[in-house]
Amino acid sequence: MLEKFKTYLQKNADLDDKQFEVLSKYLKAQKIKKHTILLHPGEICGHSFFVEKGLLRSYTMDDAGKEHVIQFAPENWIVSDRSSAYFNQRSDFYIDAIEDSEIVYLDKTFMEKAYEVSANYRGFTERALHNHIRHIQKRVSLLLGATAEQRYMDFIKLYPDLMLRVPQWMIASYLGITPESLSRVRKELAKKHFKTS
Amino acid sequence: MLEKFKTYLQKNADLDDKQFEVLSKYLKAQKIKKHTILLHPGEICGHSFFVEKGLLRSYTMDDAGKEHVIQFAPENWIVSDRSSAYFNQRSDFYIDAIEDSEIVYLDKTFMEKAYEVSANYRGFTERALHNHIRHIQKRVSLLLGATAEQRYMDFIKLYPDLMLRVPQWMIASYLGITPESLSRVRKELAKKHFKTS
DNA sequence: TTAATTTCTTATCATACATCAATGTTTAAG
DNA sequence: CTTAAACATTGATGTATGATAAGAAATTAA
Repeated sequence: MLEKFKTYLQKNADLDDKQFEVLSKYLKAQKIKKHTILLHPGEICGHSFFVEKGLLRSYTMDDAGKEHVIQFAPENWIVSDRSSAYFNQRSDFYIDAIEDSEIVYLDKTFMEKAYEVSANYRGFTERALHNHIRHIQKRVSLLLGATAEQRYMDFIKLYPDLMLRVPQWMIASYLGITPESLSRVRKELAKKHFKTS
Repeated sequence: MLEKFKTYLQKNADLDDKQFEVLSKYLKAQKIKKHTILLHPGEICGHSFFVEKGLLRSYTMDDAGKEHVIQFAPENWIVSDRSSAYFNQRSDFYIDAIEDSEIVYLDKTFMEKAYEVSANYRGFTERALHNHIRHIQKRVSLLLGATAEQRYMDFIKLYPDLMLRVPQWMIASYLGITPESLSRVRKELAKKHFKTS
């Protein structure tokens, strides 16, 4: 239940087997069913979730009751409400499972121990934060400047494998358009592709 | 030329006078004229810029030559292309001065020394990163779910003083709409306000 | 397997915002 | 002060995307 996470830490935080063994005491792994909600808005986000298997997503719900997908997290991704955890504030979003999944729960204790055990862990976190910023920043740029079609193509490039695993209305939500619009965009693209190839 | 930055570090990174004095050796402060460009796309961002006085902005230029404002940085703000600096990658954006300004240049050496001199500095950086994420995340949510009018009102709340200092077309660019649309939004709001007050 | 639910597509119509063009207004420069 | 440049407003029109509705297809549950 922890293999991928172990490999992940070895690669990215440069942990060795022994260090991981120590840390693994502070980890909890669990199988969860599709549709399980791991974080509700209003709660304080007490865990980061590493995806061993399956697929998570984070999303907000606006006043009109519409969902807005923030992020997808397939295998080997970590998802969490960083601000909520870090500042001890109520979270704005949901985290739930899109597929039956195997999840590793990382809590504050784990993080603290990780900092103790490995000098590299802090750098790993820092890198993750910077990556996260880069990623959201890109998204802002796309939302400001790109058409639905361009954003969709960018999505395909970023998450090629998710195309098949995620219902299209969720992808539409991630892109900031309606499912109907996405359907039209896809039709247009198919037409273009057919003509030019 | 460094007063505000000193106060800023004392408050946020918990530095004392002596520590600041040591660090100040690694700082460069400079007056720059309106329209000066401090960072060009393609360059690697070698400095963060602290605004002692005046106003900076960061923005991208899309393929169609349209500007998209990423961020405004008035007094006491720091602006930089974090990803570029951290990952040593070419920057995607411009940073320039909207007003004649006084800027403190923070380079890698300064950062390293700051980590040496103060145990709190790392925590300060971490906090800044988390704040940054929270801020961009909020922006994504607004771009996904809110109308131009809602985004404009949010902008006013976030940067009340900037309203008067920044040309409206730049605010429009920040909001992701055209200047014409912003003008109309403002007209609508004025009408509403007049009626209800 | 069949029924029920969810998801996807298509069509029509509505709307927010963009674009283009003209004019007024403020700011900066000579 | 005068002229030019930058900025803001307004109107007319266009377009991408939203809303609604209905039916097809696919997935899930019984």
